[in-house]
Amino acid sequence: MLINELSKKTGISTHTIRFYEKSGLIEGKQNESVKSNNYFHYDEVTVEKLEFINDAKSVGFTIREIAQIIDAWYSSKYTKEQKLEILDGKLKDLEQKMKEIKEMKNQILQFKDDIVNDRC
Amino acid sequence: MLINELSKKTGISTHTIRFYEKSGLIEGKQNESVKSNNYFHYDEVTVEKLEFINDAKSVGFTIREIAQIIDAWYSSKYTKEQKLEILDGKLKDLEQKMKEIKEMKNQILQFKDDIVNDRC
DNA sequence: TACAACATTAGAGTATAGTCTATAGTATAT
DNA sequence: ATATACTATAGACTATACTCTAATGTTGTA
Repeated sequence: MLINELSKKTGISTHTIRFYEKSGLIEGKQNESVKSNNYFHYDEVTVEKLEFINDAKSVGFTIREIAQIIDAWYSSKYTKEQKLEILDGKLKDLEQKMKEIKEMKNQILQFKDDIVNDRC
Repeated sequence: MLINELSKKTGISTHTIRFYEKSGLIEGKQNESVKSNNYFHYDEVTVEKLEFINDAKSVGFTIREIAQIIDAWYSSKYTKEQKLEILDGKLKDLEQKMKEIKEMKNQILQFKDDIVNDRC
């Protein structure tokens, strides 16, 4: 599919898709046999990747971190061991984020309690 | 205490402290009786606030959101009901973040599983 | 009194992650 | 043939959250 279809499928603007492509998160390919244009074609894997990017962004991963995860999963630039190591690192980051969120929840619950009991 | 001591106590640079002050997150006060300088003085509540800001940043709250929480807790610009409403909103945001992190964890565990079982 | 170490403000510069504009070429329905 | 809808590239612009520089004034110790 071309970029417009990809955009409609994922809800991500063509501008942002191109930005992600420049950032190395996704990769379209040009059809060598067609010489009249240099349009990029995208596959279902790219749709998956873009959906993953959205999810990963909302948990606070940066573009660079997301690129690393995508590479650990979709590319062959790492050995099996390296891939597992990268993903374990990200799992640890998520555990840490989870811990911090729980602490923040308790902090805000404490704030609420103080307000209810007129301690502020 | 003056800004340098505040900086040392919190580990936040004086630049960043001033940036937070301009952003309305904290507020020092100038000593009216001293006319020779316009140095700002900070109290222990400001130390608390800065520590809270660091925690709140790491769970992904923006400066604007953090300002809102701090106002709900330390300022008198809201009624009791409004304060509780703001904090409940933030608790809901945290629940959502928590859910997204759990999903991302499962996604990455799935990636790991696929790598271990040579499905990629 | 000199000077190091602090304080203030204004504003410039940086990194991240988009978002938009301009220009120019391509595809397709009428 | 031509209008419109699409495509590519380069680069400018924006928002957020800092981070640093410059200019200038103040405080405290040798």
